[in-house]
Amino acid sequence: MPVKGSPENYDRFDKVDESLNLFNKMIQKCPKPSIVEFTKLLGATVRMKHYAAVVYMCSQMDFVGVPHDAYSLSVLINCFCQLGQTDFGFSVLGKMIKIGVEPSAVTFSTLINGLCKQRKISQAASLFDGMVEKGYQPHLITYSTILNGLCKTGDTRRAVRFLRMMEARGFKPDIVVYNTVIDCLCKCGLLKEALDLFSEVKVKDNRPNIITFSCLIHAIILIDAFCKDGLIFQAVDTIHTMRKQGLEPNVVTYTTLVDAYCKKGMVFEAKDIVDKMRKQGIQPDVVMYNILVDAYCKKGMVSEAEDIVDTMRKQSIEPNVVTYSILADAHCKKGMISLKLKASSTQ
DNA sequence: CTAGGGTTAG
Repeated sequence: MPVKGSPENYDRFDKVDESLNLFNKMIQKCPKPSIVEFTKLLGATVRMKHYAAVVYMCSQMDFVGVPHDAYSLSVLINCFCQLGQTDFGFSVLGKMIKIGVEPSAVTFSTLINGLCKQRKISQAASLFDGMVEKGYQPHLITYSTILNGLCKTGDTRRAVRFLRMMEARGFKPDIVVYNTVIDCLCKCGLLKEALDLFSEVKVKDNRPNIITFSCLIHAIILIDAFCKDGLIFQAVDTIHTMRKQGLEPNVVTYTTLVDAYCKKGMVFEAKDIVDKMRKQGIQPDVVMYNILVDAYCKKGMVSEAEDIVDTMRKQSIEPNVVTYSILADAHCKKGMISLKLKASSTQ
């Protein structure tokens, strides 16, 4: 949540204030500006993420008799969806049909997105089927939205079927779509299927990108953590393969490795990765350092952990709430241990 | 002219 009084918030406030001022001028004008002009303003306000303001403006437009069209009403639907009130979005759709404004593929995609955000995937899927039946052409990203919803709710099987269906309908999935499914398969522990899809991506002229690789590396490491020791080397090997393909690992890729070593209690190996990374000119971030700080604390090396926090500051990476929580937690636990020791020594 | 929308690490 935004903090009241933060500078960027005031900045934002000024801008919404401006759009509301402009809006008031527009509705007072005698020949009213066209709906296109209003929609431009609505769009600008949406970009500032002030959805409630847009809802207000739309109702005022109704009040003064500015006629809505498919564009302005789609904006309104989007605002309800963003506010988590997809059902109101559907009422707007009903109103659209009632007043004879033809919804477009964008209108339906907006509602589908809203449903997916609320994890109502089956409703999203039937709306999707409905729009196709009525002859509206969904875009690649409409497919992607549904697919993402299926993956997020853990419906991996259906996600794979959906991927095949979109291919059958002549949509060429892009790397983002493949990454979504590959990650989903990885998270379900279906590494073999993920790797199969991965080689399929290579065969088609879609090049795997850094995200594709990071998903696979993360999956290999998870398997290592849960059942098969020694797979970290395979993960490192995958990084080499990545490099050969001209993809340089980034902080995220390395964080996966650092996390893996830390979970095994191999903090020095983890620290080593951070150092090597820096030598390559890749800046670690708070996330990565927090993992390292946590691992040191868990080993009882609290002062070493604090040294790392100092190093962070020297590299002008500011520790965040998570960093301080880790340290505070470590100090508490340490305190408990010394208390226990005291207690046992007095007995 | 003006609208919607997707991926990784804690």
